[in-house]
Amino acid sequence: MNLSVSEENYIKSIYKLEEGQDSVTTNALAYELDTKPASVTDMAKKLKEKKLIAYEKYQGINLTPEGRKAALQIVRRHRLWECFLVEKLAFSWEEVHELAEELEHVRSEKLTNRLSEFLGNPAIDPHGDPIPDAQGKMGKPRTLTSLHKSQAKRLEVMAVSDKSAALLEFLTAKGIRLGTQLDVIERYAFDNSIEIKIRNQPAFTISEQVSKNIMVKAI
Amino acid sequence: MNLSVSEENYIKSIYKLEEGQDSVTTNALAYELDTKPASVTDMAKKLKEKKLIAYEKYQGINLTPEGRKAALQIVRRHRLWECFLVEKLAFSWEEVHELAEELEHVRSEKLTNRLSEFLGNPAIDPHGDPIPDAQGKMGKPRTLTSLHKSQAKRLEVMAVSDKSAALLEFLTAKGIRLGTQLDVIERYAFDNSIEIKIRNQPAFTISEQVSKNIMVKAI
DNA sequence: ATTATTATTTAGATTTACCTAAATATTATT
DNA sequence: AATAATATTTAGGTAAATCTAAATAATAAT
Repeated sequence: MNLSVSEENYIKSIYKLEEGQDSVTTNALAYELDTKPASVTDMAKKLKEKKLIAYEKYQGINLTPEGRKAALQIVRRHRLWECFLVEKLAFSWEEVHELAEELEHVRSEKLTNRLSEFLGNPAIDPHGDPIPDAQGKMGKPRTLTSLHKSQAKRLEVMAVSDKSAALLEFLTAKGIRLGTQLDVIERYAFDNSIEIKIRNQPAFTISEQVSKNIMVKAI
Repeated sequence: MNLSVSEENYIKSIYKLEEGQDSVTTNALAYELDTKPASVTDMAKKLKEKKLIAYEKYQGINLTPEGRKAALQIVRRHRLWECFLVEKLAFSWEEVHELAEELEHVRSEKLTNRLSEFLGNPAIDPHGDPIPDAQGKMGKPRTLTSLHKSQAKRLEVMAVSDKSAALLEFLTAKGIRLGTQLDVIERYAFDNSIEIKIRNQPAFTISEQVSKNIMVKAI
């Protein structure tokens, strides 16, 4: 299946909007893609023709299994390029999205797989989103919140969800960034807050709102 | 100046065909871009409007200084990506052209400069073609032929012009590839042949036809 | 210097991905 | 249930980058 850049962008946006919702509306998709509802209807017909989406007029849009497969390939490429830009070219995690948006449209499986290998087959990108493997499978990211008491206590920050500027500000102030190593001192069950310690700085406590946005791996 | 992918491809091809020739014909450009002469005429009018080419009907096409500047930026991106693919992702030098053809259209100066830095600001790509710097300047590649007797004799193969399959075959048979280190034993003025030696293998002689296609740097 | 050949341009269509405005369907409100 | 508000689709149009076929210009051959 050979998709145009535009078709790929639609597929990717449908994939994104489908999470949670059971189907994607014309208006939501138009807003997401910064286009007009009439254009979405046009494209919906074309993507239906190509069997990438299920679509009946006035009934909303869903990816077919093929469509989802295509979406995962695009997402894989996007997130791998984000990793490359941050890890190898020293871009900050805020500025990589636009560039990855362009690089993701270079459709070469060989390139994608070699890039993944070069990066050490990362499981999550710098925003904390999981990277699908060549088969389209991906794991849930491990957040600081999700780890159980029994698990490793010496951790490394792999990624941070960047939903809000306030969070990024807080993390910067506390000295938490990509690659930061930290120890979990204690977990408090009543509010799920966590006491952590970075190197030889004094320990401090972070709330669940914060810890659920910090992706880590044991080291 | 914001160029479409198509406009960039025209500019790049005009740049390529302009070498040697004093102006580029409609037919030659159509052939190079695998399109029809009528399409070239259309685009020529548009690029003239944008002041990137000098064009009068039936008079052929030339880049303006602006057009040349744009071309050098595209060439820079193309060749940097070729370096990346070969050096970092272990592609062979024959297979990188198509991929670089796509990657070159991601127009971000920051990305380009960071990529260049990441690669150690290479002066030539794996095909032996020089890479323009951020200002569009580029040096002539140093071939094995072009080095004078007085210059360093321990050399490293940086690139190989891949004009013919026969040459590549010959080089492979002789054990000459990217990164190969060699010593120049002697130069024979009457036919410009060169006696070289690789590691502890026996020395052998190569003709000027061969040596002028091998780009080297002193080490 | 005509004529033939080749190169180039023009005119008019086509495709993709958009758009606006109007029509129609769906959903929410009274 | 009727009406108002919102969502979606249809109809028809536009710009970019192509194309084919026909017309015209430039060059080569007699």
